[in-house]
Amino acid sequence: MYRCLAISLFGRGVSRSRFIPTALCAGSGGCSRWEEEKTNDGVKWKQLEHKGPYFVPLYEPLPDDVQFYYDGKPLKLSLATEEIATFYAKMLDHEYTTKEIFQNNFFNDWRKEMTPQEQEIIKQLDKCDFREIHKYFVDKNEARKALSKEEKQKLKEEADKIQEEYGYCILDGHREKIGNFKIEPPGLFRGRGNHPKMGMLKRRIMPEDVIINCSKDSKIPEPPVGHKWKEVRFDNTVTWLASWTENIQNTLKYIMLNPSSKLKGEKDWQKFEVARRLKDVVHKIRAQYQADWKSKEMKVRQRAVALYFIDKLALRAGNEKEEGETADTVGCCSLRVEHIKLHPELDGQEYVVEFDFLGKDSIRYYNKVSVEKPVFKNLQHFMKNKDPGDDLFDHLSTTALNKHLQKLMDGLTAKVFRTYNASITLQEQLKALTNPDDSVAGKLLSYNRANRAVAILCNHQRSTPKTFEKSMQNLQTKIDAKKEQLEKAQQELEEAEDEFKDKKNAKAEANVQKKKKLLERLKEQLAKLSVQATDKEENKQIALGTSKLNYLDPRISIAWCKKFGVPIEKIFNKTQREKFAWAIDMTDEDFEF
DNA sequence: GACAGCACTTAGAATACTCTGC
DNA sequence: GCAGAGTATTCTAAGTGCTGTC
Repeated sequence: MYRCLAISLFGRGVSRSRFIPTALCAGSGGCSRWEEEKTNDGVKWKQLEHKGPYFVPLYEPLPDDVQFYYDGKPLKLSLATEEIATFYAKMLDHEYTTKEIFQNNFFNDWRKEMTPQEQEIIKQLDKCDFREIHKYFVDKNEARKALSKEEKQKLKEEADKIQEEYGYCILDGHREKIGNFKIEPPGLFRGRGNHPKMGMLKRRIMPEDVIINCSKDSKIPEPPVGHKWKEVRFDNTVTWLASWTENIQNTLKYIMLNPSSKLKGEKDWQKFEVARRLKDVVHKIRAQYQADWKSKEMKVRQRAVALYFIDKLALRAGNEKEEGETADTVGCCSLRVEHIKLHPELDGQEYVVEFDFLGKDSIRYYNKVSVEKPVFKNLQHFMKNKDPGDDLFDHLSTTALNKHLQKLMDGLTAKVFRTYNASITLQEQLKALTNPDDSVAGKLLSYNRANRAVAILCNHQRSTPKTFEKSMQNLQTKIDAKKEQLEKAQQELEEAEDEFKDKKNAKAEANVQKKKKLLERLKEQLAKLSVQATDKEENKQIALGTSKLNYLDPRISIAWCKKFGVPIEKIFNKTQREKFAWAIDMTDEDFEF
């Protein structure tokens, strides 16, 4: 059997893929839909046809009996002003609306949309009363939840129809699912963390704002009646189907394919192949940056220390950001002096660096790490005569770092280290933790622990679920009850055994066997519950999904499943199986990352 | 080489759906 | 059949890194 492997995975500038024998590929099995020839000249497709994006319905005015109040008096708002008021009203329960920046940004933008008369009256946000509007939407939500089965079914059918019509495209003859086929509805901008623009008005996107991308010979999507597109272009060097510019940060937004699509799948595969190539050279790269810690050039030393952090701690590259436009977050290259503390000795360890900064999505990164002496000395040097707000690596940029990496390995960038370290950690942890004699539940606990090690490395956090305490309590109640049952069963078994000793008849013997079986079953159930409780506790603030979806080569997980007889459905849900179809197709139990 | 613009991946929160136990 | 918990899916913000222009 022959399997495909695009040459583009292994280097640039080569334009054609080839087919190579299975023996040369990692894993085995057929490529099926991954088998078509690929070009690497920037052309992403030959044919692209779609219906254009779906626009959410226009604003429906509030019923007359739902009022907005200003300074205690009802005030009828113009349609545009009312619509924006509903955005705020809907968020009244949310913490956002308690924040001054959110309130100010909202009020500023809201006033811009008001009629001159409204502007004359509505001058202070704290005199605005949105509660009736808020209640209207809460009730509406409740009513929707309380609909009959048939009515819900009808709504579902309508949604399915929209999905069917707008949710797919034809790309090079394949029907592919689109990821986000709906234009983002207007609302109030919800930036993460301390975002200076939170609360600003995200305006409604009209067809006149949207650029359509498709193939020239395809059926060009029709704009909604009475409208036209901003532009229709035929650019097959990009993968997006439609785009528009959003008004908050003035950046582009795209309609793109679903991760299950061939195009995305191939890109994903390619990403992991690059990370696998790093495995072959990582020792050399590590030796090099360790040598560079002693370089005479400040630039080289900073680069070497930063790379050490990226490699050891899986930090993100840390591109520069425009000040005042976004929340103040950093990555490795943009760390400031204030983000680290140096401890020559701490808790019995030498040369400890204490990191405390906000990373992507304003998630806090806090870690105390014992580092090599030269790293520590270098950091002391980099921090000398600097203010807390100064850049730690003032002679380094992500561009310079990536240029250097590119010289060390074709296709290598800072983010590849995260993928590599995540995947290799999963593989190693699975090897260390899996016990072939465990039950499937036990093996899954091991898998989750391995997954968790990666999530911790990558600092993937989540807020503790609101229901956590309660559900943990429920689980504990179940465990206690099970323990009680177990004790009782144990006692009954002893009694049955005594009875059998006395009577020595078949009936008594059967009773012993029955009690034994019951005891075994209860023990198993208790073990399962305990495993569940451990897993739950260990997982409460850690998000496993992000690493599973983006950093872990799925072939490692699939090979593990095959090797230990765990059904793939136990670790990948339907969406994940669709996204990783390429890997499911090709992976053997002996796959090595 | 600096910079901006662009295209794409990665991210947690919000919401929708499904399952479980009563 | 219902409520509540758990899980899947959707949403869109926030990153990375490349390319083109000056």
